[in-house]
Amino acid sequence: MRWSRTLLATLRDAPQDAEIESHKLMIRAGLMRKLGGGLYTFMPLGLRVLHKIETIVREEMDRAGAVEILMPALQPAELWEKSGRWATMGAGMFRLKDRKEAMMTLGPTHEEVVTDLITREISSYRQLPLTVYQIQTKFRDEIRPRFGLMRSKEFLMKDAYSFDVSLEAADASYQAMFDAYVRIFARCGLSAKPVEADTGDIGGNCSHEFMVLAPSGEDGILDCAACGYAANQERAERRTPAPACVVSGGAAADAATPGSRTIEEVAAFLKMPQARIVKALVYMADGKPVMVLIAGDRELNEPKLKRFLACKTLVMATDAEMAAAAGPAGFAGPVGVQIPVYADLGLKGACDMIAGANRDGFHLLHVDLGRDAVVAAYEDLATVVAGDSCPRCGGELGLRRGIEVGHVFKLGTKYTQAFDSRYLDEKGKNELMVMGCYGIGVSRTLQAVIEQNHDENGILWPASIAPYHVTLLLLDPGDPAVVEAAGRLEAELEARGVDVFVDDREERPGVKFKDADLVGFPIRVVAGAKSLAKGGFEVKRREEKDSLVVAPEATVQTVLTLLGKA
RNA sequence: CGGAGCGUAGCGCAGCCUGGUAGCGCGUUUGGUUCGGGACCAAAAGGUCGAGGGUUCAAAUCCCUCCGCUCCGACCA
Repeated sequence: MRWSRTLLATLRDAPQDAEIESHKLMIRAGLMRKLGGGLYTFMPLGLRVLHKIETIVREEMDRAGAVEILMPALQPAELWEKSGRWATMGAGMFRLKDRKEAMMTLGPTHEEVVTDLITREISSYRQLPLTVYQIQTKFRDEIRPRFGLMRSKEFLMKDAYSFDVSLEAADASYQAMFDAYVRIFARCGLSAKPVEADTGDIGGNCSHEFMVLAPSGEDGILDCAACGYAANQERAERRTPAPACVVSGGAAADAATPGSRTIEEVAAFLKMPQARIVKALVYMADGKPVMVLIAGDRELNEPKLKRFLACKTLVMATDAEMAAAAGPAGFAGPVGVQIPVYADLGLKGACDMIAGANRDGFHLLHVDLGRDAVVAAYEDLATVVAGDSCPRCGGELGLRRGIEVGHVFKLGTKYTQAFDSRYLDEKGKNELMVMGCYGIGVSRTLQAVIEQNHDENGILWPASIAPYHVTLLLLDPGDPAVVEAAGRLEAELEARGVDVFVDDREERPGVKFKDADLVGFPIRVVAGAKSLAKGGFEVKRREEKDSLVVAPEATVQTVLTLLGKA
């Protein structure tokens, strides 16, 4: 390909709405352009990278025994009503009507469609196990699309679904996908770490996320250097610490705290650590109020609470809901009577605490949890933070940021029950299939590669997914000898399966060097009157500083060697 | 959804407070000089100043409404 014949414009400045380096570089290097919030057009070079990632994904899915299908993005609402997710998915789904007023959705995922399909197609244990996959556009009405392809309203996803005769068989299918994911990300030049994860809206009982460690990542990851435990912050557990105080301070008593509303203000006003304050939060779980108590210096982990309560929806109660459901919801009397109260494990046995008095301008001192509250259960409900103890070995946990590029789930029978997906076993009995589902954000993976592989001059593509392996800079496009030699090299490289991008523009050398670095081709070959006078082409790897002059007849071999193809 | 900030040429920005000819850099076009790490000179094209309404002799500038983009988000609950 020649630069002059494709659609590629590099930018000196990044658009003002690009926040993170990979997003800026994708725009500056001309890989994509923005249409609107969370919507992007892939330009020729960006699309080539996307296709190369897809190829790796297909090869590894096929190798793992999965078969490719393609399902509709536009789906009837009735399928989603069947699984119950029409109601529980909330505003994240795009919903629309067709001309007959029938409700439809632009699929955010495909468990419903695939389960419906497989229920019709599979009737015998002889057809199992079966894993199907597709690479397809997904639609999600994100609250806040951001960071370019990291969180967009429309994105390319590889989703796979396994169907098995038993939990044990499903474990094997899960492991096969897990292993395939490890290979896929490695082949894309990514260092991705599998961590224990929350299952969220998808459901099921076990899942791992593949995380690309990067400071710009949207997810927190707790990991233990001692034993290797690693989990998403949404799910991570901790060894329960002792409460801030276990000695009673006597009877509870009011204290005036004028103007102090937040935990910070109350702690500062009373000159007490935040850990001595009891934070009381009221949530509506499937429409019913519950109160949660947690130490003032900790944050409640909503996914954990949701899992513990086994509820479908969980939102903070509004003022009106609290007034209607519980009346005063503070420590004005023994709490736990009006509505169920759950407390974080870190508060078990806590004494001499400070709590809201349910009166403006006042707090309660000397609160003993065991005496002044009726706690239905103590549970691990806090968000784990750096410095907490590892739940496995007690070591100190560290906190890092990560980008979720893949997620594998064991679904059990959540969907096969809803769709009554059965097969006939060898004894002629009708049994439910056991499912797993497996996703890779293909477009997000592309950007994650850039996030992990760039320097101050631009992108550093791994050869496996680079838009082109080699950029051939024509420094003297008017010199027939240069054009002739470069043309021959281009043809020979292409014949050996090397993708070559020729910069044939009428530009000064400096501009071409800068652009070659920005776009990030793994290998740069310079063809110019100067280099030919020195004895041939100058060959340089993107990440290295110095080039070497290679005789024209040896250049193809040199490039192949550098690419690891020879 | 709530709070804050920003919408001026393809990209990055100034001008707005204090109303009076719409500007700068990069990019683009033409001509010339250059030519190995984002050259220089000269000329030019390119704008409904996010949209609509209002105030005014006069609005990018002041006021109102809406739209879009970006950042932030629970704490006697």
